[in-house]
Amino acid sequence: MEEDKRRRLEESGWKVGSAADFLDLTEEEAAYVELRLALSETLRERRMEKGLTQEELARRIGSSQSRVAKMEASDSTVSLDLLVKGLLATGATRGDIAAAIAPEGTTRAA
Amino acid sequence: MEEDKRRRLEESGWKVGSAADFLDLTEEEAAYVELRLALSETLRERRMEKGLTQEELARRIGSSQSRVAKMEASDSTVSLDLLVKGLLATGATRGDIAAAIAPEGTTRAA
DNA sequence: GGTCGATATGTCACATATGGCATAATTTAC
DNA sequence: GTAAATTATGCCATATGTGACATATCGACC
Repeated sequence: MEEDKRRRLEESGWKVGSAADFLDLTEEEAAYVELRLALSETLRERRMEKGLTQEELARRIGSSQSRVAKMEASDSTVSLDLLVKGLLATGATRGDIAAAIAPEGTTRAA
Repeated sequence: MEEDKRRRLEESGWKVGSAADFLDLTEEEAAYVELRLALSETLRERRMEKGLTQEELARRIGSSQSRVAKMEASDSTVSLDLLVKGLLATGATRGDIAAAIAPEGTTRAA
């Protein structure tokens, strides 16, 4: 489970710093990367729940299928801005986004 | 209070769309802008609580005083990525950021 | 096997965000 | 008052993110 997350990060271009060792991430860097990962996972979940294809979601945000694929893969060339816009396009509210960002078990329903 | 928010937005380069009328923002656009605004306000609060100058915070994130000023002003040329990095540099956790994003009264302490 | 819809990956020209700098405006301390 | 510190604003060269496209890979179905 944790091993799985590590592999996904490395495959997404996150050789943070020059040491490029996963364990050398500072707390800040780790939090930043995990936050992005949480958002991209939530994006995929929400898109699928809505029964949308990447192509359809792409059209909603004026982007392309390939970029949506990269969003969901947490590719390093994807901005937080685009991730958030993607989430909003699936109908997510600020509260939904906050819930996606917060570490597990730290929020409750409004 | 609401009027105040509107003015700050307009001064930050958020003439969204071409109609440029505040009331023409879609729900999504409004949520996006408000989310950014919430983060920039929280950034300023946290920086001041820590007794940091913009200059000092800038150094922590490898940026410049002028950019930090723009972050706190929610300038339209500032990315969410930079805002989040700034918050993390003040010691904010994912939970802190989530709390900043969520609309008032929808979270509780972990 | 093969077809088809969906997703993944690589590349590129162009748009936007970036740090840095100068300088103006504002606040704070004396 | 005014000097010093801090913050705001404008600008620019460059770095980074962007949509678009081609193409590869995957899965379901026959």
